[in-house]
Amino acid sequence: MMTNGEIAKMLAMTADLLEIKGENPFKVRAYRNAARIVENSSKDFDKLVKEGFDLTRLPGIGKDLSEYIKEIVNTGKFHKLEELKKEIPQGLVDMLSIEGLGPKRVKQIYDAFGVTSLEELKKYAQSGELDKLPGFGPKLIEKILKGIKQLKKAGIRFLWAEVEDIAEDLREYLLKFEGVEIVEIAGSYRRKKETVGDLDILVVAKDYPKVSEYFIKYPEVKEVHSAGLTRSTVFLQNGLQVDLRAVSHESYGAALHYFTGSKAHNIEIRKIAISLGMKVNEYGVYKDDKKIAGESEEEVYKAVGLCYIEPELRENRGEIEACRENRLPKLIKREDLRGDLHIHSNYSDGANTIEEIAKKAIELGYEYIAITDHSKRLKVANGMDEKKILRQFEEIDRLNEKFKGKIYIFKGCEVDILEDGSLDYDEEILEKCEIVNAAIHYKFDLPRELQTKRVIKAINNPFVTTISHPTGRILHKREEMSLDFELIFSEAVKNGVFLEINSQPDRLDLNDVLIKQAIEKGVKLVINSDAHNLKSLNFVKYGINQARRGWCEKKNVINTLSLKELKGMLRE
DNA sequence: GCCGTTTTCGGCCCGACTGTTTTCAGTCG
Repeated sequence: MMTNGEIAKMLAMTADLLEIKGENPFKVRAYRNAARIVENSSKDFDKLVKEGFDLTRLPGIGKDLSEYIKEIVNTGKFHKLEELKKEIPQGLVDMLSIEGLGPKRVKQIYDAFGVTSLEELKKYAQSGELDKLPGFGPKLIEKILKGIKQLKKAGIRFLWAEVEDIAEDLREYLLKFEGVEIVEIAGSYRRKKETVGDLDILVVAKDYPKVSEYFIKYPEVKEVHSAGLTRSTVFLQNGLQVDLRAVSHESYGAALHYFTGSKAHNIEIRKIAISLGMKVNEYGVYKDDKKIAGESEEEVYKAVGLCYIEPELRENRGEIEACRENRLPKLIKREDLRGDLHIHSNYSDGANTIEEIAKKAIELGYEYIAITDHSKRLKVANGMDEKKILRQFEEIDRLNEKFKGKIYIFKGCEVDILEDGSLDYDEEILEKCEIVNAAIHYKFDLPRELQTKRVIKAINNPFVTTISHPTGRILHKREEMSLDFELIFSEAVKNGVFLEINSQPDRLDLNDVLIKQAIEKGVKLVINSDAHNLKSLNFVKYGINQARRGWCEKKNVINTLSLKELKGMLRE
């Protein structure tokens, strides 16, 4: 079984090696394209191949790449990549992640000195040998030496929630400067991607060079990388890269569109423009060298014959076709949520009493919440036993009397799915729960087939309401479990079990691609905070972000229903 | 390597910044 990620990685690696080899850059691009297509697809390529689907039907994949992908799926290997690896040392690929070194210069260094590792490169740079190459001046050499040191930092991505405050602080800082009219944070931040590589800030200002000067004096700036007439780049203390770009009013929409990306989406838009005899760049849309649009994003889309596409959808995952066929989703909003069905109280590892949580939920405008504390096995999280949960339910009954007409508290639990797929409570307890969130908290590395069986057994348990954090991943810490989601989706639909979008900023599973797949299969989702304190009830905004990236509408999410409607959907 | 209501050949997204030269290549996003 090859995942889309694994296939994409092999194709991208091939592209890197071909590039160092000095292959036709358009061929290299074709491999990169293919990698991106596979990576971004909402379909499993492994399945597509095994079902005999004609891959050449996908734009960007032709006869050759189709065969190569089949080879990778069927054998787990790619002969072209194997050959290239023999030919080109891994050290050269490592060099690509040095700032300022691309394929051309790496090849130049390799051809001249036979350098095959970062160690060797360092020696040549320090000894002054490297200066002899044409185009290698003292500044570039200094940059390379610095790049070798900072190599590890390259490629780190921050959680969206981690940069949220930084981004907003920067926005405020820039708005304070005289003559600054608009500050917008574009890039993957605006697309609400779960992780963000850098911040792209767009400003409309009277006197950009002055703004740039002000920008690089921001107290958190550690290093100024470049400062030009329309762009500047800095690194903050925590390593985050921030790009500032200046535009005029007339180009604001085109620039916002351009810098919001994604790259794949932009390329598609430009291709469409070309087919219409137009040109799109960050300054506007041009026909016969005459500017016909650029002030707003709506205008840009309209000029190329499209409707406005929400930033979260701009990943070239079918949004352009959907727009043409007038079937773009009407994305869910935070205000659509009427309750939260996964909250921990101080009965297990939460910080607050149920009453405190209920009051906060009323403040948030919710009609209902579910208190779902951990079950027995999870001792590290103060998991509850039978006696304790019964006591808790008595308290919930009392509170429901007290808050009648204001909020309804569901009696629930987050019950462990044991290794064999059975649950960590007996029926006597489960039947007293109105909401049963079943979740895996250990043995994350079972083989795909066993893990899938484990989850499906839980889905088929008549007491289970929801599978919580279904992939078990923790961003930057733990890989997702190996699961056959196609099967899980169809079992979830069959059994009327909901799948959770967990809003913890480092979980956010299901992820965007899986959400889209789930919706296409008719799965009902639930967006929960998994809050352990009052403040993190607000985490649902991250869950909403992820849902929107997965083309999620209000109708796909059960906690947008009224209390009455929801109760009608739950098991007796 | 992909693609085709001008095409099976000859294009392929587009511009800014840097460092090196002195008009441009390489890199980056």
